[in-house]
Amino acid sequence: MMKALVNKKSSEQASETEISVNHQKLIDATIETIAKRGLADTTIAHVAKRAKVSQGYANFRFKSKDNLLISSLQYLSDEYKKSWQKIFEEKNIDPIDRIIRIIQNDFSSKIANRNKISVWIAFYSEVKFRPSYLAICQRQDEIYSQQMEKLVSEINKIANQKEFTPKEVSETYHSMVDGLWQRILFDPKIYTNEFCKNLVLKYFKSIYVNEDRFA
Amino acid sequence: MMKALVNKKSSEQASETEISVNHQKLIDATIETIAKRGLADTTIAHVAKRAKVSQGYANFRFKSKDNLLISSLQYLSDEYKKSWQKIFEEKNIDPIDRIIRIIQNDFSSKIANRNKISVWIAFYSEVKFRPSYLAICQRQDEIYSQQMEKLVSEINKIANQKEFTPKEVSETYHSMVDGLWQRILFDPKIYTNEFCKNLVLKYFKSIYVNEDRFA
DNA sequence: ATAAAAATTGAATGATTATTCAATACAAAA
DNA sequence: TTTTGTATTGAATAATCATTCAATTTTTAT
Repeated sequence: MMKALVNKKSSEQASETEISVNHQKLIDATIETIAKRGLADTTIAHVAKRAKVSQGYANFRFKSKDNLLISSLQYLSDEYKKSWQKIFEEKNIDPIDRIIRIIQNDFSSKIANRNKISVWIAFYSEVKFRPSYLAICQRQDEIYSQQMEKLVSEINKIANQKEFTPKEVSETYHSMVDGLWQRILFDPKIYTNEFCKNLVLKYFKSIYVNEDRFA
Repeated sequence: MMKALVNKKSSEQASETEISVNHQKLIDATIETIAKRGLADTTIAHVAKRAKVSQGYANFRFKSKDNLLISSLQYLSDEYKKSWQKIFEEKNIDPIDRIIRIIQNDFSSKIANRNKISVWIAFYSEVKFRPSYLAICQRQDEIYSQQMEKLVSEINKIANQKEFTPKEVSETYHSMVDGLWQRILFDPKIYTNEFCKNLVLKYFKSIYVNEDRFA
């Protein structure tokens, strides 16, 4: 049958590349399948078909369905972390501009689209029962919260804002994002990415009254 | 075997009561099972065992598993709607006090406890794939949003607040509640009901700066 | 070109689980 | 008590699905 080989340099490298290609094809197919059919109706057979490999191979490649699901969640988490770490690594950027970049990222079409949100919520709903899901989600949250609170405290200082603590602002933002993502799934007509982003900006406007960039 | 009969007045009434008792026992058991094991691992056998009826009976009583799940979601939705409608029906109450009552209700232990939140999120995660779940959730949201926006517009008038529209405030609140419920599930140590309630009150404080009741 | 190794297939297996239904237990009526 | 109708059981059924693995195809090395 057809081969998915892309790179043939040396034996080992070709093998590595090939493995990577199928690995990623299966993860992508898993995410798409969950988004299209829901986690409850996501079977190895569906994923394999979408990835255009045999059912047996999908299982062989990832050892188990559970492992495939965890790998897919980890992939999403890494993707999110990367896009967001990039913003925190930028130098010579004003804290307020940085937080605006964060907000834009959280509601960019790459991050906040119906496919990916479906998958996040599917995993969230099982977090309580799967320690491995919980670990991935919590690890992400932790770093996020830390850096976010630090950023807010800088902004508070600049804006001479004392009424709302960094923790409060950070938590409020975080819960708004989670809530809005959920609502994008419910009713995408009303909850466009633009609408959500503006709602969050307005929240910051209510905290930092004199800062025009949030308007 | 044992009978669950509670009321024996007349033939028909006894029958009615008995039906209700088992009906509710099964719905309660479904909610508890989803909360304890997750939706993915909720089988008729588990529910029946918890409700102390036979597996065959559980299925017979509700026609299908799907129907039992929908009935359970409807029950939760009704329960929420009732507690919240009661607040809106109260007469001689200031709009600000009313919205504070709403917030207290949304984070009361009766509504915002881990069992019930697990179930909500489990259903949310399938909403995209089950029109019947979506219908129940949307119907609830609609009434909620309408009444909430009206309430906020009254408060805006009193507070002479023009920067934030009723829709914006209502949507922000709504998404915060959804987001915070999710976080109660993740990390109940940090996200106590009290913590969440105060976070929301602080948000309102940022909008209605001169209103001390939100402090 | 041929052999050896690795990748991939797909059909069989076994476990799980919703659903059915014949048999039984129970309550009400006679 | 006996009969009749209803409620409830629990074991059998059938469908679904993850997982396994012997057979096949493809790739690499000689």
